Amino acid sequence: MGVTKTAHYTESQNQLALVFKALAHPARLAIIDYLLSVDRCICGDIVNELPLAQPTISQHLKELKQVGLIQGSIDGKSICYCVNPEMFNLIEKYLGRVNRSSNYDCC
Amino acid sequence: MGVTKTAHYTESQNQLALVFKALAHPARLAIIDYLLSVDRCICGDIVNELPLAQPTISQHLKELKQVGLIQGSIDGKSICYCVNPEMFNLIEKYLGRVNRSSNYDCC
DNA sequence: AATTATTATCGTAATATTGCAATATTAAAA
DNA sequence: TTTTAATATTGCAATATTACGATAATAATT
Repeated sequence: MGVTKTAHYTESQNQLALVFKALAHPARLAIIDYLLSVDRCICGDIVNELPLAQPTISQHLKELKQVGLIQGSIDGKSICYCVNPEMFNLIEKYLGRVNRSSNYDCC
Repeated sequence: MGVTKTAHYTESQNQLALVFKALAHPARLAIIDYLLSVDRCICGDIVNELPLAQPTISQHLKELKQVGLIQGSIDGKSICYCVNPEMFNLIEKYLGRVNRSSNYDCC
């Protein structure tokens, strides 16, 4: 199969899973790490930084952008990318919920 | 292809990506949500709760356990599962780093 | 020891992801 | 307007993931 039964889960579970999926690749984490270290940059900078071809970087950027983890704005010929802290805050909230509601010696 | 160039990224990026991958499925988020709501339970309870077959649940539990997001201990015939807050803390720390180092009006 | 209950593993079909070459698109520069 | 620079899209091959039926493994119960 390989098909997820999306209809059976809550909206929150489905959306959050998509965000985590975008984070579930070392290249995309490396892109985020790099973006944080330089605050903002253009696609070409990332292509020079990572051992991946330009179309591959472009595809990864698209996935990160689609779920709102980064944002890109047109700057002449190039596109300026940066992380979107709001989305990271959202995920942090979910994880925080775990730490508040779990008991440490479960079974 | 479909193969990730793991060797080109940092240990941290590779490991964190694996944890996020485990979180990147609504069924596994549903399992975590359920575990949090009942503190602890056995595999069969989750099978009754979610619209998935027993082998599928077992496989999802294995993936969550493999990256340390949950833990399971043998309890007679059954196995008691619960979330592992330490791993959630770890991810929270990574996300917190993002919020501390990013400037809000990037480009 | 045979049965039952609970969970794990195997095998497999359907689908999704990854990476890149080739090409298209877009906008500035010459 | 042709060229150049920067990024996006398409198409495809290799690999990974998802789900489940069948079956195995494990441990309590009879």
